[in-house]
Amino acid sequence: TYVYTSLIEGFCKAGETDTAYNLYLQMRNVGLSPDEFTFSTIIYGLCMHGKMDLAQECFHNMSESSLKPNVVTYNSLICGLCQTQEVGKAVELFEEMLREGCTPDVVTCSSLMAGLCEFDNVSEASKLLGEMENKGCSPNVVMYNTLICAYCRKGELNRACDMLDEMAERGLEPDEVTYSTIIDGMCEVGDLPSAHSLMSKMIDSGLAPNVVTYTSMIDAHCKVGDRNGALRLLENMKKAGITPDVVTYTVLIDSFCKDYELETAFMMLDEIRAKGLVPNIITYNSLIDALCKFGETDEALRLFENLKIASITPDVVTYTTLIDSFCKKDKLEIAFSMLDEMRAKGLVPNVITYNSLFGGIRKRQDMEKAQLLMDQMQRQGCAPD
RNA sequence: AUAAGAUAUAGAUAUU
Repeated sequence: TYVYTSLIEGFCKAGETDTAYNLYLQMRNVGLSPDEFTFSTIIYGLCMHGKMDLAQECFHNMSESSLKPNVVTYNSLICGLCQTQEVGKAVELFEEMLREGCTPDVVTCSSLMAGLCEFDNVSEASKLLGEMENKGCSPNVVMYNTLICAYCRKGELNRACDMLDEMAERGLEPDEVTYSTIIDGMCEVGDLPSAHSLMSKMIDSGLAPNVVTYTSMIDAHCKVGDRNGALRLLENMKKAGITPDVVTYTVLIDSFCKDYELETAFMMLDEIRAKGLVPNIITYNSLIDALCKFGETDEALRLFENLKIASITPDVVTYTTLIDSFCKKDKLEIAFSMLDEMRAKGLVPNVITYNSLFGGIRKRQDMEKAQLLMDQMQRQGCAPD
């Protein structure tokens, strides 16, 4: 059972959930019974790859067996439901868990809170944090971080800072995630002085800024046009012994892209590779967008084709970038063929994709096509903005 | 199955 469980976990983490699921079925045929670890592992793995129906089936299998789901099993499924926008079902499961007499822990609670926040229901998340005490679980730093992040995303920095005070009253120490989150919030509203002073405070309190902290700061400096400030921070971070990662480099690449310093951007791409890091789809999207906007559509398409060779899967943003570019160049036929292509790959166009297409159609005054797109949006439940 | 088999929070890209 232990060996099977480990294998299942390995395949899940490698994205081969089909193999993992087959192993799960196979072990029962071999006469081995999955234990609570096995169930949690397979359920979580399936959830993380969007196979919610299979995950729920496993959960039912478990209920039918002599095993009762434990906290981790519930947490795995709750977390999965939250990440696939099914927060309502997650809340139901949470209630079921209480009925079954299973005591929620900090992980249950922070998972649910993260899901609620993602769904823009921050007040409910905050309520949950208040209620946890009575349910036998006192709030920890992760729960506060989740809430602080939600306030930061809404631009309600005062509320975020209030939470910091509340933590202090409870005797909870902010950690590097807490600080990085608020620093990023300050960066996001363009308040770099506050971000800098909070970073100093962080250091004074004995915490070292990490790669995320620095990357937020670098991004903020880039976005206000302070390239030198950004590069200074990069140097500081290296001096502090922190290694920039793909995100750090991608931030810089995007900054060069936005300034149409494509040569420098591509030099940084080489630098990423030279450091043994692997550029990801966001790195490439940035470059593809810059090439498109710079009028180098052929180069952009070449890079797009190269993604397949690098075994990187284009995402909605990649296609939308290209579609938008073709729409702006009045090459609607190509734009629509890319739309077909992305759909054929199982990618679902979003509002931004449709907005781009509408922009292209507008020039041609093709009401019929516009109506057709509207219908398609409606059918897939995509609300116009 | 050992501090050691499973679960939660922060940073980058596309439309206007």
